[in-house]
Amino acid sequence: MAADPLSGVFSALADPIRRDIVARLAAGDATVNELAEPYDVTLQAVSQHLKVLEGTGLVTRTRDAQRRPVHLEAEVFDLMTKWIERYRRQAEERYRRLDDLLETISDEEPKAQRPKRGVSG
Amino acid sequence: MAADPLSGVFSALADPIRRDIVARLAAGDATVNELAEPYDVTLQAVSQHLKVLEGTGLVTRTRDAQRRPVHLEAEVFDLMTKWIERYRRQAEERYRRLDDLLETISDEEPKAQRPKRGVSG
DNA sequence: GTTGTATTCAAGTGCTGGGTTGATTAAGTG
DNA sequence: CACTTAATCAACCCAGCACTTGAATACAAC
Repeated sequence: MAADPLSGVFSALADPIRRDIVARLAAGDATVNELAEPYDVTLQAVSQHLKVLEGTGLVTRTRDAQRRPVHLEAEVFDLMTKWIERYRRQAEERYRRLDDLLETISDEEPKAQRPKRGVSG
Repeated sequence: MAADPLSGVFSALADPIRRDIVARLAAGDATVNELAEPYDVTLQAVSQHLKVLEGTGLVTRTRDAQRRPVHLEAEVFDLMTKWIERYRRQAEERYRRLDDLLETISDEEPKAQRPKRGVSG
């Protein structure tokens, strides 16, 4: 349903109710009715939220008589954390190099001129 | 603008173009025109994407003559990673305890019972 | 000043997302 | 069997989003 998986997971967790559901499922499986209880939206709305979460793989559902317990699949988080960590690290690395550069410059006398456009070069 | 900060960041990164912009900014600051170049949407659309990113604190913008260089603020990622890690860990902890329990049951030698540390600590 | 470049503002459009109500399926309980 | 509980399906509404075009701002260069 969602274009790419990453967009799906991010957009699924952009909703406060869905985030809260995930948070509560981390403590243990629950039924739709149990999950819906705290919110002042209809049961159907929560059911739809769960469908979204299921579509991203964040939750799965089994069958227990007329109940459909919802289960959190925490591994999907990895998709996001990998993406985030990748660019966070890249950015921090860049700052570190910039710091080094500035430090070197302040230390050094203007002898040899070094290539000055570090960012894109 | 966004209800809570977390929703804002997640929803900002739910868009592929905005995610790509963030990825590219991790390599270094860039102007709006530079950022817009690869996509086949108008410059205005990209400008609007940047406004969204700025609203979440993910990027900041300075002024350089008529240019407005965009800069990535990677610290905001922490908001997300903290949230994710919290519940991931909680869920994994829960699985671990479940495994222990099942193992204990299958072992079933009621001699030395391992300290199976209760749910609430 | 006029021209050119970089960017935003403003107004409008189409589509999706979260919400609703009402009907329906499915399974246990009297 | 009829009745209740658990959950989904279906159709609709409305607000917001990504995007567009067209006009405006800001600054630099001629």
